[in-house]
Amino acid sequence: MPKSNQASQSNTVKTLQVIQTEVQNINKIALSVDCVIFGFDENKLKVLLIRSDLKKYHGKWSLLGDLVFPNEDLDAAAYRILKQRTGLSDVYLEQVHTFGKVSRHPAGRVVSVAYYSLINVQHHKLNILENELHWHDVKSVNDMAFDHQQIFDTCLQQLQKRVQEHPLGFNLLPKKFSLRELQNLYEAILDIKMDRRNFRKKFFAMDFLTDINEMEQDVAHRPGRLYKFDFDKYEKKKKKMIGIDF
Amino acid sequence: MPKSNQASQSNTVKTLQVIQTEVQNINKIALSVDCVIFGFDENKLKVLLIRSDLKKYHGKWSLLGDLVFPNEDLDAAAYRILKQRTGLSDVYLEQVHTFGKVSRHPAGRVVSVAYYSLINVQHHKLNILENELHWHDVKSVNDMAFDHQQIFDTCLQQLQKRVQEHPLGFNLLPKKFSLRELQNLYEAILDIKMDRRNFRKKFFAMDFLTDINEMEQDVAHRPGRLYKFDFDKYEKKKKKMIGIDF
DNA sequence: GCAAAAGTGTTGGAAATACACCCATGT
DNA sequence: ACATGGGTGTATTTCCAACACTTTTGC
Repeated sequence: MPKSNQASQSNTVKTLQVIQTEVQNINKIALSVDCVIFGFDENKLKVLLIRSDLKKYHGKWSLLGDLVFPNEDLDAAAYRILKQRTGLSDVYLEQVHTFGKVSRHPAGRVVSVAYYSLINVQHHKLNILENELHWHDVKSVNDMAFDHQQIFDTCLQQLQKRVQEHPLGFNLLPKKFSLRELQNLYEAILDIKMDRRNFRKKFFAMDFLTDINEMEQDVAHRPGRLYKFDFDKYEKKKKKMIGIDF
Repeated sequence: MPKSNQASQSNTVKTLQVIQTEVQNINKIALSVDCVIFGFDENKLKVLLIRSDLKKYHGKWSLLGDLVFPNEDLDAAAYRILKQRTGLSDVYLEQVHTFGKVSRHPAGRVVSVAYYSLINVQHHKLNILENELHWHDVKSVNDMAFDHQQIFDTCLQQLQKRVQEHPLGFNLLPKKFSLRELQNLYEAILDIKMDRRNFRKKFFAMDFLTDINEMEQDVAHRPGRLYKFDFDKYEKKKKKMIGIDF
């Protein structure tokens, strides 16, 4: 109680100067950002990982992360990591949770803010093969370095929940897509099978898909129609809805 | 790209030693925890706030927060703040979001992890009146110090969402409560009116309320039955459910 | 006896689910 | 011709919303 009581007064009796001094003394904590980068390819949900070089975690896979610069916004750090690793700007990014156990990193006290992002794999096929970066089927990810398994699990669960409430999934698809691709995406993310007719009914009823009057090409079966998601229409409509679904 | 590229290699080519050095150099970021402490009293959802003493925010209200100690887990810091301010242990606590804009705190770079907690107001009436602590109706909270208004809004929204998916609300009530109190609670949190019969039907159908065969006392009308929430039963049942609701 | 809230069932509409057949294309 | 997935409609069930009267207690 003695030490903590003193510190607890930060909002009450301490002056700005005292706080400034305290900040300079106490900040023995480093801050990092870790990104769970999701992609969708071969009808599987994938995550982009890198090999850890630390001996302690030799050979294990790790998330993409970096320390936050002192003059850098948190979100900016996450965007920076994504830009570096994938070459992409304009990605969907969402903060999920902050992991702050004292002993989570062998290099000292590092608190890490976890983000997940959704990218369209088609758009960056080139920048990837360097380094030790690889796409992994999310179903086969296990035993990661640091506490990254826990971070990954948390982010995947968050994605599974959010994708049922908001139209995030389209960030993983090309601009034009067939309903089959869309359904495959949801099935991959949620790891379930869905009824095709009900799936179509549901999305058409939402009325956010625009039929662009094009067909799939080069498929070995009857080609499906292509659609795009109308984000503007969604933004206008969603304000009217109170509770549930999109 | 030059500086950031270098830093981005933390998981690839850097050794542990390099990282350790880097951590010691870069950690000019202080880490704090801010708690949005909710209570339920007089049929209103309340939040516990303190007056800011900084001149810049003179007279404005602020959340309860403190810097995180270098050897302290993040959650432990939040529990510490709660214990100090309310005298309570065993409170419901949930991390919500981390706020990391460079300029959010006048004392320097302070990144803050926001938590909300739910406490039973009955249990700590005594410890409160010291300091400049006060309970505020959430509906009248505005224009707070720092970026605390944004933090508060985010936490309240999170509570509104979570309370519809999980049985959190009971943490705000006494162990024994009437259905009317429970409904008042939900109406206060969600800021809506509900149909009394449908509300009862819903909760009885869930089958997590135990009728303890007691009645309300000292009420100026027909007394209602008292119930308690069966957390054990909930824990066992929830694993069987896949999707939605509790 | 009256004010105030407790307690209780039914009905109709909306949404979700389950389910089967024909069609268009490539090979 | 056949294999593959595209495209479509209906019946059933489940869930949610709306709604009114009688009962019990304190005053």
